[in-house]
Amino acid sequence: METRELRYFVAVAEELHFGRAAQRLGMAQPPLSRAIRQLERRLGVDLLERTSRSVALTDAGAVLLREGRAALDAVEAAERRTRRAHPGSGAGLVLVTKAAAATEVLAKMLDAYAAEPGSVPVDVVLCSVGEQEGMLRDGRADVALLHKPFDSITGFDVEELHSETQVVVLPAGHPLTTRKHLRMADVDALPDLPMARWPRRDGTYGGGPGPEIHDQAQLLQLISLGRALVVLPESVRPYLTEGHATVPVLDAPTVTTVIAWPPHSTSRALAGLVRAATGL
Amino acid sequence: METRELRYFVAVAEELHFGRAAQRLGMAQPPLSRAIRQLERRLGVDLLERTSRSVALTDAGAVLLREGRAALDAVEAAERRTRRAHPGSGAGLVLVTKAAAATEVLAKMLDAYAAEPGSVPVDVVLCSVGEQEGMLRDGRADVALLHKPFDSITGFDVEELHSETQVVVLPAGHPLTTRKHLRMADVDALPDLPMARWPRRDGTYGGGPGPEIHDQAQLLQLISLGRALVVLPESVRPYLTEGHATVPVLDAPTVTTVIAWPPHSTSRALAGLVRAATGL
DNA sequence: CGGATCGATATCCCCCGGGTATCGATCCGC
DNA sequence: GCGGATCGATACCCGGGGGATATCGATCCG
Repeated sequence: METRELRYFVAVAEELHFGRAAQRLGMAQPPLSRAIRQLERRLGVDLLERTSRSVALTDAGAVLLREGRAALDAVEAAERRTRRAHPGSGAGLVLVTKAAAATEVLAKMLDAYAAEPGSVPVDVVLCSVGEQEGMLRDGRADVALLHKPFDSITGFDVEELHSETQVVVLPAGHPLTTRKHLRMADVDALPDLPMARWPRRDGTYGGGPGPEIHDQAQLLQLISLGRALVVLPESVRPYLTEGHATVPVLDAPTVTTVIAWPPHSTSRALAGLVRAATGL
Repeated sequence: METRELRYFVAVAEELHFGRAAQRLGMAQPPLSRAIRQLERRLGVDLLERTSRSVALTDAGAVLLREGRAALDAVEAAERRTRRAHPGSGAGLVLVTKAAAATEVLAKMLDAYAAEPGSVPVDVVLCSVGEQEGMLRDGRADVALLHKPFDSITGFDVEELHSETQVVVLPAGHPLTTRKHLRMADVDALPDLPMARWPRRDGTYGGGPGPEIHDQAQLLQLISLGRALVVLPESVRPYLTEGHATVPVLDAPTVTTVIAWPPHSTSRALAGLVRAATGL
């Protein structure tokens, strides 16, 4: 099976429409139809149920969509990492993490690694929540800082770096700020102060009373205005202003910062970075 | 990058010889040379250092060899699993495990799953040590029983099923059989009774005094003949004869049987099998 | 019932991936 | 040191396949 065939199939399977898929691929519809037919004939499997008015995935088609996406990610990763390995292409490693997360650990880690003999330059890329895994998988990044239990670490090798408890961030002067500690039940359903809602991976928001949040700065401002609250790892404290107060939440899950990388990576540079990180 | 180009490059990178690589690929040498040149030009990266007498990998070439193998495995997996998803192609799931390992757990697991409503047929494939990971990665299998800490589980999702201690298998009547328990130091360097050596993944054997073993039956016979000893999980006991004796080894690592599957798998059948296995 | 939508078919073209012949450079044996 | 052998690169040719355009046939809708 050729990469091109996979790209074609994934496009059609995602659009469920030959015309739109062809447009997305920058080609005409007839050769796309023919290519998919050829793919089905070569595999000996029906991938799509077509009527003259609709296209639907068969079970086998669903399998190929899932597996094909993973395969295309792997091919893309091979290409990107090879390009990046070109002598004189700048960065040796690309590390990806969420904005304003684990900055302490990150800074120490980068310093420790840079001090090692034979270390290579490390590009730090910040991205939005839930995007790191994809970047590791398709080679835009080589290594990531993730946060259990929020980020999925399935399919990666990981080393734990740092664990911390969570605190609720409240507007200064809120009645609950006098408490020594709280439980999730205390903060879950405050009618006057709803919990902020983060976007999901696809950019949409689930239902709920809280305001929809786009970034941390916006969130912290909303809190100091008395419009929301949020439960965050305690390392958020350096980012807070006098408008905020924090109270430990006893039964919120412990957040663990981990360093994660694709399991087949064996590069010397990556091994050095991981060693520097775990040796802190 | 096309699958064909990747296959060509991997062949050349493995052979380090255009002629042999072309032969392996079933084609002539000139188009292969040209294809590799085109690949280098498109990527903008030198992959191979050629003289008229030798071929060597550049750093970038080494990256592409590693990443490209993973990508080819993923493409192959997509193709195989799609073919297997064809209605009427027999097995719904392929489970791979080592011969004579964890048979107890396996049997119970298969029974429990088969009893579930909506279960699909499961093909059980036995293979030699260290080959399971490759079969999971390139789609020859969907799920595997692996044994920590012997098998590498990097890159897979796993659930632990069963843990057991290890025992040393000795010829009946050997002086050490009178002991209640032993330590690795006791069995490591018995001059009269060397530890058997298993083949490595590539089929070769490391150095050492012990006999080279090909399968478990051969091993057990060698032990009863007084020519070798071996440390194995205690569940090996049902396979032993009156020519063998076992003594627990206190400081041998605990062996854990795990069920493992590729992390992006989301099939209903696989989920059911994992649930049946962990629910035992 | 007629137009619109959408995938399939028919047909053409040309590029690219494959083959053969050969060259140029390096190594080796005598 | 020279001639043959080895091995990758180059030159050139050919055929198939992947792309485009024109059109058809089926279905849905007003």
